[in-house]
Amino acid sequence: MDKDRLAEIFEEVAVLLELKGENPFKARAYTNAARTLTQLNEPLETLVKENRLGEVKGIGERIQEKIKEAVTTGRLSYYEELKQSVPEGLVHMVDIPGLGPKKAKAVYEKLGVASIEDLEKACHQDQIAHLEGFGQKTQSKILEGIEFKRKYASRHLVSDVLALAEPILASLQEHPEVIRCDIAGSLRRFKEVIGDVDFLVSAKKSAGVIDFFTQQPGVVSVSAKGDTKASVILEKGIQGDLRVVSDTQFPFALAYFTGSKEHNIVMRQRSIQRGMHLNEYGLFQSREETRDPKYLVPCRTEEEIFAKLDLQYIPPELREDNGEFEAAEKGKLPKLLEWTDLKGSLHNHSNWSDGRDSLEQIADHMESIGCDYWGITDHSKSSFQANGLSPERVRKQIKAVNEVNQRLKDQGKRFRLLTGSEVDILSHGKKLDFDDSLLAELDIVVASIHQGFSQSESEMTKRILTAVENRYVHMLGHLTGRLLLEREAYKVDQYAIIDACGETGTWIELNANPLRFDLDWRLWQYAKSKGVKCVINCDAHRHEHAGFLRLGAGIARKGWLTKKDVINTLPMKSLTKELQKKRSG
DNA sequence: GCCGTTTTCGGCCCGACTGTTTTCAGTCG
Repeated sequence: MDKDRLAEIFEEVAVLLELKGENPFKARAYTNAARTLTQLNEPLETLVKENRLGEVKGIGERIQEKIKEAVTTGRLSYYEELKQSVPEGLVHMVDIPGLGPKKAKAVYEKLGVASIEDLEKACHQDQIAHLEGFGQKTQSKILEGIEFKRKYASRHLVSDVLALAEPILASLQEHPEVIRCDIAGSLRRFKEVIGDVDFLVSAKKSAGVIDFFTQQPGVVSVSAKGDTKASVILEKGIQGDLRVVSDTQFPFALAYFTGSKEHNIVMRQRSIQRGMHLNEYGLFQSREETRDPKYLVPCRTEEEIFAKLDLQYIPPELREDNGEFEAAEKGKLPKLLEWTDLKGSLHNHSNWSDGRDSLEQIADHMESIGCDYWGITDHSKSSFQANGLSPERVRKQIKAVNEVNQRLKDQGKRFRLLTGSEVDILSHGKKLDFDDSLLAELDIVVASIHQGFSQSESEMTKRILTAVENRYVHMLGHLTGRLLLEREAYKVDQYAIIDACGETGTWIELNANPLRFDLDWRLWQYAKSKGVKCVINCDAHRHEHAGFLRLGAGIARKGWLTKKDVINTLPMKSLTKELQKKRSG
């Protein structure tokens, strides 16, 4: 059992405990443990084997035992027993917006309702409204919640949310009452998948701004509207929240609503340790005075708040309580990559395989947006569904690329296309789709999996390791093959792959397609510790996909990467040198 | 269930909004 699966189980344990009405802090302990597991920088098996689970904060004696059981036996009896004692449907009912564990429990105990279907029926029969503590509004809210849950997955790609949020932010900025405004929440932290989008505004008066917000284009319905906040449903079922604060409060509210929740808890604790109190309204000199401006420690910006808590400024992407405090305390936070550091993308497609644009069109577009180079790595022959190239066509394409480059050179332009291939890692015979002799003729070789997704973890890992060990393979493309919100990653031992990449000088792609973001940001610190370089690739199939560079850089920042860690920040000359290293070494 | 530079017991972040209530519980973030 891997840590992600175990984390899911602990999350469910927490819900089950809440449904049973047990000590809420016990439930929270499991939630915390689940989160801790997903953020671990090494395999669970290693920690168990070396008996180091106890060193992990948030994992105490009892949960250690449970982890050991799960890792060694693949089962968790505590979880299985707990599940027996609670009807399965109740767990799903808690996912309905507006229905928490307490209400779900009440509905079950009083009406015997134990599934979403039963609940819907009970609402239609007007049974819920007559329960103590419930009413007509709650009943219709539950019905709306059920409908909402069915109609939309409540999670969205960061790219989709960004596209809706940025115009609204720009619009808010123009409102005459608005002093400062920003996006907060997980979007500001640049999580790959976003639940809802948070806007924060400072204004002299709030009413006008709140009305203005609820009338924005893209707003489908208004779910709540108060003096200081409003909630709306945007297109695609994305929820948007606006908070309005005074300008004095703005930096505190921005920090607070940016989160993460876990990061905020540590910030509050640091305040308490220093005899202060931090909330969304301010940082207060006394632990008791939690609103009175007399006691406010004035801060104009987030930077000043961090400074008051003896911390270096922590960029939003790092605010996950995942080591940022230890680093910021010592002033050792890395200077994160900026997307403008990127000079081009090394893994992309043209109309020679399944891309839309011709080599000429690609070159002209990428040159015009300021890139220095752009890799053309079309599919290899086994990806016949993607019109993969035969060795003959690859050699023809090399010529065609050279012709485009000659034309660019004659025009006095610095920009160049690079030749290459996204060569398939075949599922049988443990080989690549092209011979070494052909790979040696190419500037860039990306090796990826496009077939045989259902192999076992060890087979898949072995298969990819063969590619890593090939001296002509510069980098691995989309290592896990996941499609966010659509398709699970195939089974592969990512740590073993990363270790091997470190030993062989093979780079790993951060595929910047917002559906992929693969390798995951949580693994880059580990990769970095093994000396593995990152390449942020658009995997572009049309020239608009160049915009993925900005998204990929956001994810790289989230993985603590700096300019030095990313190969495609290098100018052409140094890149060419790096591309030779593994081959000649 | 976890944690500890006042503690091995007694805390555990905390405020807004909603709906159902007449003072508060539940949910959410």
